[in-house]
Amino acid sequence: MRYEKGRKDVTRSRIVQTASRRFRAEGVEAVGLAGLMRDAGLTNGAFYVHFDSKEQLVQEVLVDALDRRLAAMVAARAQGASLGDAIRDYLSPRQRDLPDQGCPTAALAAEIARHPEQTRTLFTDKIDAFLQFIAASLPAGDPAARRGQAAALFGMMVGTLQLARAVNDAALSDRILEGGIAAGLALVGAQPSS
Amino acid sequence: MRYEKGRKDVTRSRIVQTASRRFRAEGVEAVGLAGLMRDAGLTNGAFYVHFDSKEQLVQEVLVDALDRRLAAMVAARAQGASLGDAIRDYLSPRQRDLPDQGCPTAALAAEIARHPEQTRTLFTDKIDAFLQFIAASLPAGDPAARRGQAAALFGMMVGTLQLARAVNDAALSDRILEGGIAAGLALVGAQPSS
DNA sequence: TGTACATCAGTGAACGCGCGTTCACTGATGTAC
DNA sequence: TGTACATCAGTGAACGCGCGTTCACTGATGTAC
Repeated sequence: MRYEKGRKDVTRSRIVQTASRRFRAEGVEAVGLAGLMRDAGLTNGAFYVHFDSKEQLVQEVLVDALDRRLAAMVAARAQGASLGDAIRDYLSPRQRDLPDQGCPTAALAAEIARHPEQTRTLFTDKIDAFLQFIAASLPAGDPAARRGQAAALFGMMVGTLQLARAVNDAALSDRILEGGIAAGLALVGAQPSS
Repeated sequence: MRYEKGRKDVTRSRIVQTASRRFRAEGVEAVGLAGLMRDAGLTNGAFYVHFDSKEQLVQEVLVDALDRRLAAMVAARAQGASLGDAIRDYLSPRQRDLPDQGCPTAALAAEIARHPEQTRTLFTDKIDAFLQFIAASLPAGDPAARRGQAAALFGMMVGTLQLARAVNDAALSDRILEGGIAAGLALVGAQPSS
């Protein structure tokens, strides 16, 4: 080969990481491929050396971003962080104010619901893994109840973060985050009610 | 005037209602004005007889859709429906499967966060009204705790509905909805823990 | 070691298309006489 | 009651622009001899 072995992979990964940030900050649809490639230090034509279509990039970004988040959560737990710590971190002002580095689900869930089946299937598998991990981290309850609680907890985190980002009033936004944290901690701290 | 009095208002309202459905089903950005006007039985040029810009339509749709939902919720409460009934209805398969008739917040919150300040301000005011109504419907707790619980409850409903819509697996989607309902009912039924 | 060649990541112009917006025009209807 | 006129909701072509995608080409570098 005429370029250093692995160079193409480095470029491809640079495109994926650039797209990952911009998709989360602006939404998939709002990001054009020409501008994206410019941000990655390339010209538009090079895109199709690496991907078959924009949708393929979307899929790769989703899998990459969700894998990274789950791995980070698993690592934090292994180092002694509680589920409560994860909730506090997720609903922090920092997370709210840096969507391009934040949770891809909160940024893109509504959009993903309108993407092709293949993309939704990849997303579904990752969400399932998240919910299983959260369920396993819950203090008590039978497996079915835990799964339900995990879904509600994750849904609450996603929805609350979105509300905190959408509203235009800093005090209200802070109160939304704090309300989410309190409810989340109550859920993980309390014995399941049924 | 040369057309029946009120005719323009009828047309304008038809555009708003058509947009309201399509924005919720497809997202604001995915809906083009020419196609939208065609759906409303008009041609593209007539749009600017009624609105200054697409953004003005977005604002009108948001205010209209959120006002309608709040009014429906208030009316249901007045007729004896509990907050639990509202949660069960919100997280029903029907709501999940008919996003074009469903909650504008669940469909559009992530997108609204990226819209101009004026649009976000209108949204913020409506969300504030929602949270106040929910807080007032909660069984107990001091005002600050209620507001926090209301934000967490509404955030949970929004996020859980989005997850149920985004995943591709019917059984998982149903379990997410059921988990959200159980957690929501526990929240409104239980005394506040702090 | 030096040179000719093959490879292919990346370039940049071009494709058809739909976007939001503008504008000169039409024609149905209410009003004035 | 009948006719001329004024109004303006709606038409439809056109604007510049960016979209996702295609493609003929370039040129840096690894390999072969």
